Amino acid sequence: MAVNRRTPSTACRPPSPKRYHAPMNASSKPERTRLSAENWEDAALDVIAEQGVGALAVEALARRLGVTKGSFYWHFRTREALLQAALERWEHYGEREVIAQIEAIADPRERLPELFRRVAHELQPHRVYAALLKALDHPLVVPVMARVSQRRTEFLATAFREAGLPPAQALNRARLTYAAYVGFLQLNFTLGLPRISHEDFDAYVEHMIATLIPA
Amino acid sequence: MAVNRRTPSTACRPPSPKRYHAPMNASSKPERTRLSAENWEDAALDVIAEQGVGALAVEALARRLGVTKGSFYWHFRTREALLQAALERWEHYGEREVIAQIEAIADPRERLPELFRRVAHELQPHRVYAALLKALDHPLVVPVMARVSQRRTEFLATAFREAGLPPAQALNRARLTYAAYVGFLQLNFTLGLPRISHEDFDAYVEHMIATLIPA
DNA sequence: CAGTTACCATACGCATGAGTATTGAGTGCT
DNA sequence: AGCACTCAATACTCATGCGTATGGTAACTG
Repeated sequence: MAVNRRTPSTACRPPSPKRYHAPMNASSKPERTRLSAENWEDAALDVIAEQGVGALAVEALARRLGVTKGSFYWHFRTREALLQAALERWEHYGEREVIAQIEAIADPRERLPELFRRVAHELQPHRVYAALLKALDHPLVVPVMARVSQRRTEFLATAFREAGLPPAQALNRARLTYAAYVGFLQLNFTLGLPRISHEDFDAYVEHMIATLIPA
Repeated sequence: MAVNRRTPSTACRPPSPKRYHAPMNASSKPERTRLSAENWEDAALDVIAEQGVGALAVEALARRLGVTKGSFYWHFRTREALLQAALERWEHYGEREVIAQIEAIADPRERLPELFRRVAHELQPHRVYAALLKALDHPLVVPVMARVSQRRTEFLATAFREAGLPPAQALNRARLTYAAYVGFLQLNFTLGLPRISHEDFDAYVEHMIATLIPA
């Protein structure tokens, strides 16, 4: 009966102030350091971004990290627990990022065009969001996506109000804009529609700005 | 060695002019008639619309149809073959439907607003499309969705040209419009964002028309 | 320098779901 | 009636992938 091991849970790493510092040396090999729960969560988000939520399997993830399942089940009670923790991590990380984006632009008149252009040009942060869009079957991702989409839409609505639109129109314009963003991700990111060229893409973004943002 | 059965394939029901006519009697029971490949394809599309591509399992589908796997593997060589046949069926069916929508509206000036309002009010045909959007991981659905989305976008582009937009702008407006449609499906159909009310939804559609369609 | 803790390996159990093999029953044709 | 063809039931095999049990080892701690 050994040592009466405690059952691990997602919310059970209380102090753990010691950060794993990955020195990123020249070797492409997985570093062979001990892993923490955060490592697993980050790796999970990578897998989600690359291959979707469905491809999140514990044995594959373990191989990716250079260990075996035995390690995983010390950190997490179940696969779902990992998903939940990873989604939580992604949500809070994205929160800080969006807020930073807001603060960055001072003039309300310039906020929307600038936001459009920035969002259009950093496609990496959208990979996870695009992957989660395809996983709306899963009960764990629905509330997360609902909260994130809701907050972003509300942010857009206030921006449109500040740009001069009356409240009712501002909300609808925000819905329209955010839907266009989501649809664009699906059509050009996940699906590979005839791979729009760089200049055409810039022209598309400017067309969006001209169409959706009041003069 | 029995009878040297031929191997069934998706493309192997050549004449088959006899349609299965489901008389839809008062009983809610599954009718107990013999099944054909088309029955399986229709049932597959139902499952896809309701629970997504991932939920398309042959044993579950067999239970749904009141038979067992033994029947399935007579009609189709594999599960993928069923998916392919069902997608093909859906694509060609949708083709006819879209064309009918086009013909229905005579005046080019009125085509777009009318199209918007109609599309907005029949949400049933979009269930399969929304489900397939979440299955863009799967190699079989990608080409289908690419073709369908491409054709619809091109149709929108010509409509915007007929509405007075110069070609370059018309194409971008079509992309924007179709992206908004796709995003709307994701956000309000699959995800259940704060369940917009009926009047608010109509107002949203009118806002879309006012914003996206040139006066 | 023991002993505990934290992390990992190995080897299982077990459920699900695809695909196969074989038998059997209904239906039409002659 | 008899035969072939069509559709379906039963009973398997096999691979995958989650979760468990338990023993092992490095690192920290007193």
